[in-house]
Amino acid sequence: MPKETRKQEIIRVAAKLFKNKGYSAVTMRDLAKAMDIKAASLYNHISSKQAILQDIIIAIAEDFTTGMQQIMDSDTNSIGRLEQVIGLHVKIATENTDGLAALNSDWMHLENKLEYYLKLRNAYESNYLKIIQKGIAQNEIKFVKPDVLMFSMLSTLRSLYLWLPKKEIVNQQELTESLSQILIKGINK
Amino acid sequence: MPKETRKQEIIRVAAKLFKNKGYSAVTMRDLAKAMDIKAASLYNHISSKQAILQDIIIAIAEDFTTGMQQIMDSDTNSIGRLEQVIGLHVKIATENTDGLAALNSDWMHLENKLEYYLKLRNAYESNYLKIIQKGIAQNEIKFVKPDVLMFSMLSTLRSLYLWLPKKEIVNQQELTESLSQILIKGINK
DNA sequence: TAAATAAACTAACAACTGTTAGTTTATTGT
DNA sequence: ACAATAAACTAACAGTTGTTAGTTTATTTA
Repeated sequence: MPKETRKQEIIRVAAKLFKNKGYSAVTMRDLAKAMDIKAASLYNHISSKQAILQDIIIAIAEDFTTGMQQIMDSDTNSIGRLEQVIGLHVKIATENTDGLAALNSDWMHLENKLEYYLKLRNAYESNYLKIIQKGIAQNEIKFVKPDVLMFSMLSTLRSLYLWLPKKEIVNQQELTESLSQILIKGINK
Repeated sequence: MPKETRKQEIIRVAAKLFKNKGYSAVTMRDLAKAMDIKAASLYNHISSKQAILQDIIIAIAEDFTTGMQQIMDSDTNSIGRLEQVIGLHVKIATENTDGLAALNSDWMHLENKLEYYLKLRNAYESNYLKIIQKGIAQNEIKFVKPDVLMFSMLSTLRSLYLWLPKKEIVNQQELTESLSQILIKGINK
């Protein structure tokens, strides 16, 4: 396995601090202390505080984009696609809880990359809505207002990062099934 | 109707700014500019930046506490109680969208009042869980892991403040029914 | 072993932070 | 008309912010 670079280590520690206090409340001196070095030394590895936030958030946003694309390309019905979407969120939330916290709470501080981030997010939500609408049209999903349904499901999935740390061990498979039960079975025909 | 005091006006404008950028990223000079006065003038009305955040969040947290207490005292079954909880969230989110954003995103910066806030939140979640558990025990609610169910419902309800501003007009009654349909009908026996 | 690189250090900067002190101006109640 | 109050102002503070410059130290490569 490729060893973690010093830069990656800094970004990982930064994500953890951002999760607890938010991007704006974490200073470069806070981050340096957590790394046990001086603030100035951070700049041997990263170019700015902004760049750390961008690295964290954009990588995750692109993971979601790729994952959604694969789901749209897959040969499944709407219910199957929704189950895959739940699995995608569980996977990313499990593997990068801290980064996801930054994405959810601090995306508005992206500056340069804000426009790009919003483009990815809008495309994601647009695909999500398509899955729901097709499911209703093809009589796989009960009729409910599609935007309310998407909002409700996405709220739960986007909040996973808040909830996962409270569980000792997380079985991805099991959690995905529990969430499918709750989020889908109720709307299933 | 009692006219809004200058202090209330400052707190209302602050909540709006906090919603957009987060508590830590909003400076007293930002707030002053939004009020069209100088930063120092704010201190004729409020005692500190911290106090503004506390005023915003604690008031809402106490609204939830009071509302939940009334629901627990009401003469209804578990499904009825869950419907009332949904109504409570819709009501508060509709009436104080900006404040709710601060509560959800910036409660960790409460300092003095942090302990008190967490006490109220824990009590709220404890009651929520009791409703679900009783509902399962009395065969009104399908068996699902109670903590996963609470997490899922609360995620949606706590995210309402993000979603409400996107709708032009919000009919509280109608939204409460749509959400009940999605959040409850699926778990209803 | 010499050279190159990675990664830390000290010192300092200009800008910005929340807040206080003291003062002036406008409005309200008697 | 006068006194009291509400609400703004200017000026300044001490501390913190992200970041740069220049240097030293340790490790790796040729």
